[in-house]
Amino acid sequence: MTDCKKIAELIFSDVDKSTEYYEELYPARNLPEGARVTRFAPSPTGYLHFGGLYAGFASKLTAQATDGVFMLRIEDTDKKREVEDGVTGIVTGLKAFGVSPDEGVMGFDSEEGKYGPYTQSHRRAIYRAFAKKLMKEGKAYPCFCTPEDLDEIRAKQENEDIKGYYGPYAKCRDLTDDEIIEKINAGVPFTVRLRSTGDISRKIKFDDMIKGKIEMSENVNDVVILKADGIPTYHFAHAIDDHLMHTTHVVRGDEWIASVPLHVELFRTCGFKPVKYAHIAPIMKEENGGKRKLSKRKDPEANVSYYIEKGYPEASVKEYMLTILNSNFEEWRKANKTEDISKFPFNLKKMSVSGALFDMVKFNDVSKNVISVMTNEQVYDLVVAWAKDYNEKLYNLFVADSDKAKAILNIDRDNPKPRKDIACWEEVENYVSFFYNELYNADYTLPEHINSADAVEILTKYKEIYSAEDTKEEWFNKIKEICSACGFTPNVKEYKQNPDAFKGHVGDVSTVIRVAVTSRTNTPDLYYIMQILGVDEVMSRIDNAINSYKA
RNA sequence: GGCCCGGUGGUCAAGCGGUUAAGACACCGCCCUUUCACGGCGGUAACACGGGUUCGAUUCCCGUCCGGGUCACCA
Repeated sequence: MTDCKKIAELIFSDVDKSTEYYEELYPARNLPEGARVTRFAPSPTGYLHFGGLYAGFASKLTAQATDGVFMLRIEDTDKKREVEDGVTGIVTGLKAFGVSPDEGVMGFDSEEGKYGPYTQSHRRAIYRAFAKKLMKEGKAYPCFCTPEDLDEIRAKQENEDIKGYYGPYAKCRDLTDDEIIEKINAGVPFTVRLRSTGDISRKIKFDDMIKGKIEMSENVNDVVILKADGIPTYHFAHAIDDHLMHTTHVVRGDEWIASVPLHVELFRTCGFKPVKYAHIAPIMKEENGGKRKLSKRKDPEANVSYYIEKGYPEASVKEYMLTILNSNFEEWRKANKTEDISKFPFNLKKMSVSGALFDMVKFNDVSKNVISVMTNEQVYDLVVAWAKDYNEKLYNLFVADSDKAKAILNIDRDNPKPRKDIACWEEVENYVSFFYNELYNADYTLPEHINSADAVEILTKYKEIYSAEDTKEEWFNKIKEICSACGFTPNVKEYKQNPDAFKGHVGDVSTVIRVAVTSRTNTPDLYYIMQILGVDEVMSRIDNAINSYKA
């Protein structure tokens, strides 16, 4: 290939804009000093992966901490793997957990920003203009190798240390102009490859924002930059897009580290200013004592929709991600209990270099804490919003009587030591079930150490003296009276000192009442439960319990 | 196999030449308590291994082992 210009014109006859045109179209951003421009660039090959949300969040936090810009770009250059609702899934997944972009793809067929299009399939002309320029300069060439040819090369290289399309293996690197023209005119499919100038014995060094200094051999492969369908590969698109969009920091999964030498070469041969990289470790999952990447196929929790369906609040997911992202977050949170997450001084450099196991138990703990400090109004609103889509029965109950629902959610909530019973909205139905006859299944089974005759006696007395008008203190005094009357002691300590003198203590008496009213041995404050249930319902349940014990 | 990254309690992790090796989750015990939850107090439990360097290594260097990643017209 000697007359590069001629070949380039032949191949890229469709290109009518120069690269200069695009450079002018997308001028430098007018941002404050130190502002970082980041992006999340998933391909729509499925639903949003938790790891993607995580990387996107890190990316957004990085931009946010510097008053920069966080973009969403869709990398749909592989139509074979593309999935129908891919983009919608990504956008809604990000939005559900507060990782919405400032710029870029905002929804299906909807974009915002001056550096678009942000969907790679719409940037074909741009990539081709740059590829044409490279070819004109002799930095790229057409390759007519078939997949079979490539397989053959790979087979030959099986036992070699350096693999790829380079040197003696780069069959099309030095085709003559006539050979090229002939094949093209004959309609032979071709790709466009980078004519690498790398030297395997030379090292490139770069400073990863997370992993630190890394040294690797230069790229020597003549990688394809334009596929046979004229669409760029990821690598080429990355260089062009991040240059034209003025990305300053590329935050991405560390599976990309190995291609940094290639990316560095691409930026250099295109004459672009290099970007800074932050390669984040994947989130792992435990399996048979080992670790493996969280997998969408095997792990339901790998899919962001899992958290939406279970009803984990946005704040919970963010808090949990932050505990993994920056280990000093928990300390900060302890000192700033009610501060908004965006105030946390996020730092890429504090990120872990190795993959963390996803800890569902810890995640639930974080979520319980988050929910425990919400007001009952907030909880109510979020539960209703979730239940509308995922639990119709609960939704109807909550909407039909919002005061009752809020009263339930308020038990032991409005105090300095709120309960931590709920990790996600899916658990709410069970938590509130005994308040609603529609959800309630009576089961008067008593703990073994309490006999039903005593239960009948306790409940019969309780019926006589219970009044909904009582204050909590008056109510509890009545419980104590029942203790004394039925052979139990109101004093737990006394019982422990002399267990043979009593049938049990006030806790047992309460348990009898609790079981009769709620069919449970563990509940929040019984007094408030009965207030909400109302005297009629309480009495009726107690009657049922008595009858069941007599039977 | 080549290249790259990593290896501190069960998990997430501070620490970066001298520490009784933090903290969080989980677990166990005690206290509080009408149950549970919350809260408080206490406890079990860790520097992968072998060589160096050093007065001194969890921290620095080398090797071994073990994990992970990557070597596509996929991203």
